Amino acid sequence: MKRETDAPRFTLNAQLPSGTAYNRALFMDTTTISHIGEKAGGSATVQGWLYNRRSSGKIQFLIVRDGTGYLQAVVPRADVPAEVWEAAERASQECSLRVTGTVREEKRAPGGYEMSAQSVEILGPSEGYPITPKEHGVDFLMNLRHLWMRSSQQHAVLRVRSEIEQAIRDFFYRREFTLIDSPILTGSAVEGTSTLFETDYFGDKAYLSQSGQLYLEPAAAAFGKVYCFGPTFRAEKSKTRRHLTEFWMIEPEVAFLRFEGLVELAEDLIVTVMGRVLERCQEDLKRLERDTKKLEAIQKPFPRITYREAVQKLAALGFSVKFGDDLGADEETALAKDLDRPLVVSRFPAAIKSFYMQPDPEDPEVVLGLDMLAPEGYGEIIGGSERIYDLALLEKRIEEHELPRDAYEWYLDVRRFGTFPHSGFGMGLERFVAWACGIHHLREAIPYPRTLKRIYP
RNA sequence: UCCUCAGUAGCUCAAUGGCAGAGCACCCGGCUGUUAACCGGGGGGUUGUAGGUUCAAAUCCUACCUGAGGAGCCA
Repeated sequence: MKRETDAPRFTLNAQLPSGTAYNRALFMDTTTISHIGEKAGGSATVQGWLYNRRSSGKIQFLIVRDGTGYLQAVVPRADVPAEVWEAAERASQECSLRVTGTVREEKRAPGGYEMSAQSVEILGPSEGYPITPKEHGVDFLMNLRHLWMRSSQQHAVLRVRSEIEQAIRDFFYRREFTLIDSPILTGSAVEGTSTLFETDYFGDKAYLSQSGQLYLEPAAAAFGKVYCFGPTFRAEKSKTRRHLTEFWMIEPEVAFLRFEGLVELAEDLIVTVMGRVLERCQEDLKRLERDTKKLEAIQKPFPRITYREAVQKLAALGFSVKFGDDLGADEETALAKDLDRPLVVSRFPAAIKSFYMQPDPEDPEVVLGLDMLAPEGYGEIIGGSERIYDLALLEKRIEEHELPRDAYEWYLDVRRFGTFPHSGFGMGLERFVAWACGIHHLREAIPYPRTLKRIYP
């Protein structure tokens, strides 16, 4: 079955204007390694950093990386001037360098092409590079995150992340959503202040946003289909591999969309973006040793279970859960176990969910909310709901949750002036990236992770 | 906040009460097809901090610091 992936049809370099200074510098005088095949049989110059060097007395192999790929340059002592041989000998791990030579296909070389070097020029030396080609501990590597991202697996993860972000934007653009950037500095909390980072705002308190949702609901009334995609901050003292204090969240909000449509939108997003990763990131997934069969299995429809059904199933499995209890990590794992695609859990008791969730008209004890649990233990990647659109009910819920009414007046205006049913969800970018890449910990799914114990570098 | 585990060379680790060691990295030498190359040599230590037990502590005890994994909470 052919997937819809939203991948653009053009290739990147074809769109670049010719004759600009940066174009000459980047694409004419030198060749990016990802395009080295186009130079096979001729001469080329690459510039980048030394990934590794091996020597065997009278021959040296320089592995050069430039961010787009890896190229092995061969320096045979007999074939090059003495100063070129010596420059190659001086080249140390991660020094920057420029290498010119003839390019040819070579099966023995990583990448399939190899350069016979005619000149080697060291641009910037690198002495005592701390990350050696052996094992290191996580704390050590995270202290060197600015350098660690040069390493092949970290580099691959961040390339996949970039592709995922682009795929998400393409997904919503193609469906005629309007991008609405929600504020990062906010004056009021969505729910309580215990998980908010507080900052001084000219003598008043301000908080770093933990969700763009409240700002998107009014925008849905202005534009119909909207989404935001930005950083989100949670001051939760979570100390697990599934949590960051700063992470990126994608939040669509759609006017007149009911709950069933919301679940389909969430499914479509997951399937489309995962398809795009499979189509465009094969090389990176291979470097990450990701089992792509697991990703190919991510197809519609996803299995669904209501909270009530989940409680029954868990009780049958021996868990002591009853209606009204929150599902913990063990319970979620038990439900998602043995599934090859995400599980949609829906219709939770109102008491354990957010104040703005719409009650199910057929079962008023529960609300039209959904959690999507990724397979392979990656946990909740999406949480969303249909929103309450009745003013009186929303006012009642704000009171029940003991929220400061004044701070929500502007939000209530959405219900005062032409209220409408609407739905939305939030997807955690890093959880999706970690899942796609098959990496163990969220901190490797973001360039500079912020966790309970880390704000450096 | 709670529970569990760990801090020894730049890095990864060994030494379990008796002389502080190995591999990698770095420096020197060797090798014309290496794939985390390999072979030989060299320099490199306040054993997280403070106190205690002991003839003797990396090792046992106490406190603290730092980190990791998990719970809760969530994306």
